[in-house]
Amino acid sequence: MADRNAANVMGRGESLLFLTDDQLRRGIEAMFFAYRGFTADPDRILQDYSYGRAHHRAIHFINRTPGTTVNNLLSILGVTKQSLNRVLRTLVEDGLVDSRVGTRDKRERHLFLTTKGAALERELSEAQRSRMRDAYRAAGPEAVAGFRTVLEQMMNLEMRRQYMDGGDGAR
Amino acid sequence: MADRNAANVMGRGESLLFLTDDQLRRGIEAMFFAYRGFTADPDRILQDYSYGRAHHRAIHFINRTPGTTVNNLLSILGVTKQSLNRVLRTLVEDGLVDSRVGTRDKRERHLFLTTKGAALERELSEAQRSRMRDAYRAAGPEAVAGFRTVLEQMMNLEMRRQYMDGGDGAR
DNA sequence: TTGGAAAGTCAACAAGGCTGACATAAACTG
DNA sequence: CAGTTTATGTCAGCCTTGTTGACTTTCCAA
Repeated sequence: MADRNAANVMGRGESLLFLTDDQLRRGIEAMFFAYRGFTADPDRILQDYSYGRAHHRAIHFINRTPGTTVNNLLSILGVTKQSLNRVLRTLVEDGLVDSRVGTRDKRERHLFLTTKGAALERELSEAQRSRMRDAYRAAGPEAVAGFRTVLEQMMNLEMRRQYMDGGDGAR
Repeated sequence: MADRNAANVMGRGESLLFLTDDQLRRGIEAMFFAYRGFTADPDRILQDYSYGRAHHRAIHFINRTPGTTVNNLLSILGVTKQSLNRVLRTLVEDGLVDSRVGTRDKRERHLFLTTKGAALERELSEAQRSRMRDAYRAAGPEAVAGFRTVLEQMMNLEMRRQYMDGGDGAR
């Protein structure tokens, strides 16, 4: 019953018990609950600044790729320009993000974190890294490698490209 | 620079390179992009029914624990009763969920999927499992074990309880 | 019998998605 | 050079899904 898809199917000696519907459901729920934990700390911090997750995402990727264009950010975040613009406008108004007209192509805006923006980025990412570090440490390097492998397989192709573009992370 | 926290710190022979800020950032971005992939297929299906992710979550957990009470569901989902109620009301109205007054405690409502609700649940979870299965298969059993271990460490304590309550998944 | 828990409802609001329409400047193209 | 495309920004309006606060009904348990 629990293994109506994959159990009892053995391929050259290796067990496929990890592919049962029940195991897959466990993975799905693990993603759901873990993602909540993953966002909990930054969400708490963002409240103090009356920003939301959308601001965090923009700040994160501007920090990762300073000078990135609006279009670039748009394709990474996968939202509409109206949605992103609303967020970027407040960040620029509040002096966290600097939007500079492009030198080569003057239609483009290049985005940078200001000192103030970088400070918030550090506060947010330090909280998030802290949780991630604790999880990594408790799980150990082999588990972490598996964690990354499965997540990479779970991405859409376009996302995997965005992900890979972020530096190879010394893998 | 990239290893200002953990690199070059060796504990009795094991490398701690997997705990560098850069590796942690990679893990954070992997979570971000993978979660998008994780929800993409159900989201697409839900559009046809003009439901959202909140409906999916309710349906998922009612299916996992038939007869669960509203309060129980509330603590699993971590939203307010007003938020959940809005979703449950439409699901009951549309004949996907059956809300039965409790026998022992008549204040409680016990929630069940109807035949129609179970059909949508199957459609959604089959899409989600399919992606998970492909990822699992490509990554292999050791990677999957690591994936689960890290995610479990990433949860808050209360969430981990909810997660564990969902059956041990033959671990 | 009364206090409080469980559930539901109404109203109002905010974040952050979306679409559609339109404006502007710059770059590109025939 | 004229016309088109591209990058960006903006206005208006809509939806989902979260929030708080106030209030009611039901009904278990002390």
